[in-house]
Amino acid sequence: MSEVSECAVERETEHDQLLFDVFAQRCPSRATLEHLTGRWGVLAMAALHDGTFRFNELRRRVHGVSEKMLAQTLQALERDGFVHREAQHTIPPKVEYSLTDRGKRTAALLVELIHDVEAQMPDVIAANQRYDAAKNG
Amino acid sequence: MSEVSECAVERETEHDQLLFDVFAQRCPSRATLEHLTGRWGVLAMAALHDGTFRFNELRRRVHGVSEKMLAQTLQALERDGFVHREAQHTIPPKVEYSLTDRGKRTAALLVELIHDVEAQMPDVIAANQRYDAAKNG
DNA sequence: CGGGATCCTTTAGGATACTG
DNA sequence: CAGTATCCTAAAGGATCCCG
Repeated sequence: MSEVSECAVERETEHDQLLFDVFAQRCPSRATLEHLTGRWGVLAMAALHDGTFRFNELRRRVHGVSEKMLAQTLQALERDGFVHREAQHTIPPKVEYSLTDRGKRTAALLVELIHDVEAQMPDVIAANQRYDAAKNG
Repeated sequence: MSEVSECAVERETEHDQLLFDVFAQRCPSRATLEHLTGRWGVLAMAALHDGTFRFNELRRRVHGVSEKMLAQTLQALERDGFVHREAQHTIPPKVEYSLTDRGKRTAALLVELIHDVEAQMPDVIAANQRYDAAKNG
């Protein structure tokens, strides 16, 4: 978690080299990508794309996430600078989460991806059935 | 894995309702999304975005993936209709993987995301250091 | 209310050996 | 070569309790 290995070697202009960092496993960009694309990361980013929310509001928006996982996910995203956390040290405490400017840009890409997948779902379900039929037939 | 629950209830035009399926945990779109955004899914899709490859070629392109996980990942993506698998029943066998038309569109979004993250890495690393310093200081 | 700490279960994932 | 099967370990993830 705290390992920050150097991997910004010489970057050629070729596409293969452009993707080098992500394909190489010891690179921090892979970890960052996983924070965003992980099971709860995408959903948290998409939820925050709609505005500012408190912890338990987010929990209700992202169905099925546990307290532990939401806290963990938000911390990783905050550490990477995608999410901003505004805490009031009152009792009871009030903490508001929102996207940073960088986070907003990236969240837009993720929302685009979600919409793309949503739109394809009928095709995906059909493909699943064809695949399973071909396998069991 | 084989549960295909219905979730295409009434879909309103509101943004919240548009995202409903993905936020609801029992929906197949979440599973599909995870196939694409999972640890090896993104990398496999990005690798295939560059062309057609054989199994072991892909294994070399996606550093660190085991045989088992690559096979599993490709099967999920094939089942969802993102990846096409062309097998020749010769000895030794020859199997070629490529993206379907749907897969190409979605892979483009994923590659865009990867490039976005790559471009942000200097900022992310700086944010990480700020976060850690604030926590330990 | 927003977490942290603890404990426990489930899944992901790697290593190896084997087969058509 | 392209997997499958088996076994095993590490990590993800959930439930519960607690505290400011």
